[in-house]
Amino acid sequence: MTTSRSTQSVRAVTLERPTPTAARDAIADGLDREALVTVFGRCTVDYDGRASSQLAAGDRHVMLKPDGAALVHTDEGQQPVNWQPPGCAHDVFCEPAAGADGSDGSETDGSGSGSGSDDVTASDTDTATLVLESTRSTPEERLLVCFQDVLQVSTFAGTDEGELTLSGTESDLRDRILDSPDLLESGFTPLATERDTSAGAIDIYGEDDAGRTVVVELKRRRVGPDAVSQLRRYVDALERDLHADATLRGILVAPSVTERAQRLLGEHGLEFVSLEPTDE
Amino acid sequence: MTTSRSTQSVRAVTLERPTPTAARDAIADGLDREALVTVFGRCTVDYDGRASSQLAAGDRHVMLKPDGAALVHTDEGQQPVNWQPPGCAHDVFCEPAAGADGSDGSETDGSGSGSGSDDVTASDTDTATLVLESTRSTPEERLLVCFQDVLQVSTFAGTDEGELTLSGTESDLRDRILDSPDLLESGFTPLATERDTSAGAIDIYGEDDAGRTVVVELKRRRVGPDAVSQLRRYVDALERDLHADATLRGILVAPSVTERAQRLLGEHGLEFVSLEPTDE
DNA sequence: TTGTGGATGTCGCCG
DNA sequence: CGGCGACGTCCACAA
Repeated sequence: MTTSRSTQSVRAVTLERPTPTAARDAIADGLDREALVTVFGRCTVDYDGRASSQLAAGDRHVMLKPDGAALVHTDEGQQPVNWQPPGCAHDVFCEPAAGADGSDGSETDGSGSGSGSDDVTASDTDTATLVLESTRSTPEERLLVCFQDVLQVSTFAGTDEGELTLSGTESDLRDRILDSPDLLESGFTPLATERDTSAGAIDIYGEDDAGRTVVVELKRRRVGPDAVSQLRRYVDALERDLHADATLRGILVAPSVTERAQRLLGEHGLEFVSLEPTDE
Repeated sequence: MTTSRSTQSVRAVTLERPTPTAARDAIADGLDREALVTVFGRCTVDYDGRASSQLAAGDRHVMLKPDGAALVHTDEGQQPVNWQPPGCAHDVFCEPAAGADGSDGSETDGSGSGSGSDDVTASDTDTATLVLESTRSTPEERLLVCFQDVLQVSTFAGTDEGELTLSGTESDLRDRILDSPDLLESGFTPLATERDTSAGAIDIYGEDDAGRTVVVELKRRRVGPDAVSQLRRYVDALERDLHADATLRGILVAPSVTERAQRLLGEHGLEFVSLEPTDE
């Protein structure tokens, strides 16, 4: 039962096919140490909160992050089948071999994620069920993962100061136009970004070479009807805000438009300029 | 170097602090076996595709799924810091101890994810760098993860037939109204769902007790300005489609509205009904 | 805490 | 494969 290796200063600790109680203790220890914890095994998953869901037994990979996030991944899909956002409290305990469904209502003990002195002792080990629980409030949400079988438990101590640099975003498209306003059209003069209206903030507010006010909405990729409606909201609001009888121009800037969006633009007297967020 | 345990029929295989070549071989084997593969260690990440990004060295958890998805997780956040969608081809190889930056352009060998007979032999083991690469086309995208240090490699063989049942969705809200149209308003008669217009499909199309046409847009949660614009698009389109001089009613159904959305509703003569997707 | 809109959004459905 | 809209979207940023 006792591990020969001290967990102190060991960056990654792994248990293969642990007993439920050994798994519980290792996970509780990992959570205490603010490690990233993973569990792989056969489990059911129940969620209740903004919506509610149940998931029958299957083999899944569960990740508990020190910031309170929880992720349940199957062997398919980029998105987790179930999850919990950062800010949750993780809890781990053993239950005496319950049915495969964790849908009783008796787990509302706020025992926190302290070291494992929970329900079941090591002697009940072969029939006990490992349970992971992640909860939060505002909104009240609970995720419950009940393992029938644990194939692996790992804890990882790590740091990540690495900064992500990302290019090809809408902000790059905006900077590109501010640097070279002629990319939008000859004689365009940007006057403000994030200019506020009663309907929200305009991406770029400016003037054309005839002095007409221009509302520019930026999208980093091909746009559909929603982007047209958004631009229209801003143009409408600005006209109202300025009591403008003069015509305001609204220009949607994106790499391309769908056909329906193109038609909507026309119906509302809005314009389109094709531009990518980066110069290739 | 040789593992004492056969990997055949073992559901979970773990290497702790493997050499780069041992890691490479285990990962290649896992990919061959359609296992879910995880790697934890210090790495840099470079992405190029719809956008492009670089991430300096840090400790991260990488997951490669048999469907081609790739996920790079740090110790924070629900979302991966980098990823690749399902459908990618994973590749793993060793490089002779490159600099910490994988930004050269020479990895375009299409060697697939076959067993490890790649660049570096086991004798170069202490200086070699483990590299994971996931690529796809349409759009052309590439994710490159270069490990300076591998703390753990695991492969998991599992199945997941479990179906997810989810409630509290927009579809539940729709069914609720179709079951009890009076929840919307007394005398409402649903006539169609997903009724098509030139601007898209209306969630519920119906009539009020005075015979006026009603366009209903459903949202499972509190709505903002975008939902109002969406409803307006459909009402506008239907008026146009029907050459209706008679007034169409547009009703937004959601648990609640923001203030700005409320105002927009008023400006456009649209209505709001408060309703939750489920009965508590 | 809430509002608002971007995102390498992802995902499912449908043409 | 592209269009379109939902999503327990998540997320950063501002009020």
